[in-house]
Amino acid sequence: MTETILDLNPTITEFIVHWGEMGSRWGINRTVAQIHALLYISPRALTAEEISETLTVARSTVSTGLRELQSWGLVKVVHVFGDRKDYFEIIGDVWEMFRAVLDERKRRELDPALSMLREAVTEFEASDQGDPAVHEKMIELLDFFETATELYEQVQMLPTETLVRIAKKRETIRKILSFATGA
Amino acid sequence: MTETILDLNPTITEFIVHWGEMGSRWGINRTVAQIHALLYISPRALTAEEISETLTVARSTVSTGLRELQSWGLVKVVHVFGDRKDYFEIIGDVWEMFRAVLDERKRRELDPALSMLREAVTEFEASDQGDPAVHEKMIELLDFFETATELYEQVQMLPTETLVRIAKKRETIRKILSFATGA
DNA sequence: ATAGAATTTCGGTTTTTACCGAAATAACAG
DNA sequence: CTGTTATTTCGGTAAAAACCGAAATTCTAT
Repeated sequence: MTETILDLNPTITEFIVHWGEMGSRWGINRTVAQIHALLYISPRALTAEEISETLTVARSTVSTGLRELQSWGLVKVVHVFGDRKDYFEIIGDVWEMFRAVLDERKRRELDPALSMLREAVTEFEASDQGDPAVHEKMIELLDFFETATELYEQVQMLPTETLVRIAKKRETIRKILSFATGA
Repeated sequence: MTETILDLNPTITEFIVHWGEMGSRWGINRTVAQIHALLYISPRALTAEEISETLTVARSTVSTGLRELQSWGLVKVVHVFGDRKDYFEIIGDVWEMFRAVLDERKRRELDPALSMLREAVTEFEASDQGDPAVHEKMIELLDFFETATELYEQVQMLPTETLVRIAKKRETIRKILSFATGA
């Protein structure tokens, strides 16, 4: 076995393990999250083979995991001149990473809810024996998801810097509040 | 078997089923999500027994599911005078529901990440043979989560009305942007 | 075209999670 | 205190998800 390039001192190992557990909580499978952690702290792009050896998981599992990460827009393939192998690395900084995750969550969680509710409401209105109260509830839900989607899109437009500023300065949000109220 | 109070026309059934699937995507188990859907459209509080019959799941499963929903702050117990049974109903409107979910997700997803990272960084700094680049990466991550937490707290403070206004009016966010930039 | 290396697909196994139903516990009325 | 009803706990089973490794496919250099 070739010496792994990345020397995994205990703290890094801990980090990877914990990031894996974190992933579970986030609805991302443990191994996938570990691959992500490894790529994140790695100083250079890694091959699937290297990842497989470092984390001691099957080569095929790594393959699947990397596809998953790519589908989340978190990882990309790069190539080294004169080397046939695929190398993988993290896309962007932490903020971009976070935005990618949010985007994907919206796509997977919000969007389907929206179309489901639209259908439900339409169907409900079509059938004539529907309880008005139920109809009301569904509309309320649909309204909410539509608003939430719009809100999300608006916030996603804000540059990172603005978000950081809002976060850091308690003042800002209060001003926005009074501002928005008056608008 | 007593006639179920809530008459489940096909559309409502569909709704419950779909909400269950939605739940899966949100990391909430299907049955739990179905219970939630049922309580949401129900015109009155329901007993565990009724839920069990309506959804045809075991009484004990409903019990567990209701506990879960309570832990999310989505459902509460109410009592009917002269009736020993527990009745369950949804807490608050859709927005409160959403806020509760966000809060809980923060508690389960963000907070653990934070404390984990704090520990990791501390440990990393304690051991002296750590790669500075790795250290850097960890700090970056920790910073991010700290900022994200603050940001979340700030936004959570905004009243629903403000959020709706921001969502509905494209203008607003642009103003906030220029405002925040200048601040 | 062909060989060799890299990657993906896929069937079977393991692990985890969800679920049921019986038994235990709790809550209450008489 | 005792019997009755409501609720929870828990061990076993069923369903789902994750994972492995072999086989198939893709890619590329010769």
